[in-house]
Amino acid sequence: MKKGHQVTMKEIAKKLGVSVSTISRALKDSPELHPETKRKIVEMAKEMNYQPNLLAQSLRISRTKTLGVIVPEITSHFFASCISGIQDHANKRGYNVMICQSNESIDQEIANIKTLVASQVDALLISLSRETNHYEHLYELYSREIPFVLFDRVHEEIPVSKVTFNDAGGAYQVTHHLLEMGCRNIVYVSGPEDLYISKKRKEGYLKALTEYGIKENPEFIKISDLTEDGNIRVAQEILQMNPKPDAVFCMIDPVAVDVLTYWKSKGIKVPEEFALAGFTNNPTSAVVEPPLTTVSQPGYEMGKLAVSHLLDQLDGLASDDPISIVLDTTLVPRKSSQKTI
Amino acid sequence: MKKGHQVTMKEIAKKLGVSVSTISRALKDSPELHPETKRKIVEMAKEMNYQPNLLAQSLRISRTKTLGVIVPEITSHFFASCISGIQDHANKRGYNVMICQSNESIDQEIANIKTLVASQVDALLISLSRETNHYEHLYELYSREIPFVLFDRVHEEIPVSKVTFNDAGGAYQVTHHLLEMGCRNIVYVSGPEDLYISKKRKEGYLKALTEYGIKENPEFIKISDLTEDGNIRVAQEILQMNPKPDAVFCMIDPVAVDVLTYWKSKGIKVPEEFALAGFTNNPTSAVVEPPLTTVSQPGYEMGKLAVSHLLDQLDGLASDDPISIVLDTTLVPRKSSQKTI
DNA sequence: AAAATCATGAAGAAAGGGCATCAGGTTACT
DNA sequence: AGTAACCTGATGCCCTTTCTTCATGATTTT
Repeated sequence: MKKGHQVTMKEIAKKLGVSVSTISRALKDSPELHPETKRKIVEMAKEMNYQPNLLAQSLRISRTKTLGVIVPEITSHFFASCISGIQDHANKRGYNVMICQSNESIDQEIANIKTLVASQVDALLISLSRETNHYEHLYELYSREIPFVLFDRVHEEIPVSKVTFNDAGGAYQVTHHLLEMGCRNIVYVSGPEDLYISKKRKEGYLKALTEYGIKENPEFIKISDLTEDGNIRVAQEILQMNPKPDAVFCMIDPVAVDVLTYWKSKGIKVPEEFALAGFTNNPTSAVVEPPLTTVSQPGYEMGKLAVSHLLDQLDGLASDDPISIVLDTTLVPRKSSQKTI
Repeated sequence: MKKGHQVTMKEIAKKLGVSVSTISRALKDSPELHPETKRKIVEMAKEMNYQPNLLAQSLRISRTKTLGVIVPEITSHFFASCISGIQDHANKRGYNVMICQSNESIDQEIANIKTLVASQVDALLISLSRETNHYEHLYELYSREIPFVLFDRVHEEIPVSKVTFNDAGGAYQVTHHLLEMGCRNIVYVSGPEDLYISKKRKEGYLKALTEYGIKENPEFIKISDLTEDGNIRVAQEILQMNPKPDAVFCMIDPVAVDVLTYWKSKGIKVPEEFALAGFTNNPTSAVVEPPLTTVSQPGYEMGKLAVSHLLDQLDGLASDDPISIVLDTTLVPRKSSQKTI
């Protein structure tokens, strides 16, 4: 299958008996051209349905006006929202977006970076995969002076701008809420321990406990690999615990939903037996029965801020010094945590 | 913010004292080069961390190995799945993907096409916006011989390949299921009437009714604008109907979820008072209470097939004659339709 | 008043950006 | 001399931009 022919400046020039440079000038409305000539050219360009070849243009001015985005997975509602925010605001400022998903694999992540760089994107927005535990690929980007920002899943040490949620704060909000509901034996179900959000949310969880004079109990911190099987295993373990916990705070909503579903199948009542809470405010969480208490993270907003800051840096509207933008989360209390004692 | 320097063939050539063309040959492993020279060059390229400039390459061979994708919205789980399928299989075949969302606006859709074409994508995959009611932009693509395929939301007349679900078949499955459950007064909640899927699903709905000797009753076909307000309005209307329907089939899951949520708030029991069914099998539908009977449409599969066929055409592995791929749906019966009479 | 100079406006020529490739050109060997 | 084997130069892809050229009419000079 072949692509049809594209009109080039050369052709317009030939048709009008002028030089290519004149066409170029006319199309960028240069002042050093006779208005009449300009008019004629613009008209002809329109008539011939001329579309500038962005490729050639980019090669010439060595800017593609394209951004690369890497997310762990597109099908996650949260990341889809981020992408949406990035898209909209990039477009608004005349930039295109190439999106890749790492599928939570570090190798994919590295490969994605490579292709995006080869495609000459002007900058990158990256959210790290779950697997990412070394960061050479990021440092290479850094040393090659390719601008990028990290969002949500970040690596703290590297000196580039980052956009994150106040994860510790959000976890604190939830835990505090559970404590206010009268719960005192609160389990935290974490993801893999080296994940940025695992750590941060644990921090907030512990801080709230400390404020209530409860000291950390390692038994009450469960780790899931975040697969459905892993989540169910944790749900089972919790049932065996002694003393029996009265509340469970899951690092992300899907874990809470899996736990809830499993427990429901076993006839265990939420919130009567266990108060339950998640994090992220997925659409699903609003409609499960009982509706899930959670923390909302506006993904669209995050994408918007990340891309806006990046473009500000690119366009020289902001300093190149890395900054850290931290977005606040809001507690969304729902029935799953309404434990009446 | 400036981008760091990129190593070019010229520089390798200079360093090694050979010509640029030799570099080019070495890097594509041409046979007419001394193995030793080749080895040296490849080594040096690696050492200097040479990355070919895809832009220049594309300009030269006038193929970008990039596909453009336009979907109504990324945050919809179904379209996100399609994108995921497209991504994975495009990458597998050495293609990159640029994604745009039309936000259900025809103007955005047209603008998206324009930028993607200007970016010299090799081909497009498009799912039309809800607003799209004229098709000049598609015919223009067609006449400019830019390859593209339509998926899910298609325009039937245009002679390009299309990938769709058997929407009529799926609607037939649901309606048939509701009939088997003993329902006889089944409401169909449709989206805007000129939408492809509105029409197709209505077809299947009517076909099933006919088989049961029930004749079409326009009163039983409700139209929603698919906003939450619109959906709730329909939910209210249904409560006023006389005779009272015993089942409701919604064109897409979100409508069913809105109706369910509204009814629950009014103390109306599903499936006891009304059997309820949707279409698409969103993740949400599995976890609402009661779980929603629906029809599953594998989005990932759709994306995969669409892109595979397109690339087959592009690479000359498939004929350029347009074909229509129709994917089967499967009924997912859940509690919301278990009406015991 | 005629000639020389200059300023200005308008458009062309050409280079350059990185790569691929056709058509030649050097060697070294038979 | 003929022929491989190996390498190079030039050109083109499409666009931007700097440098030049060429008129034209205004200003100055003689």
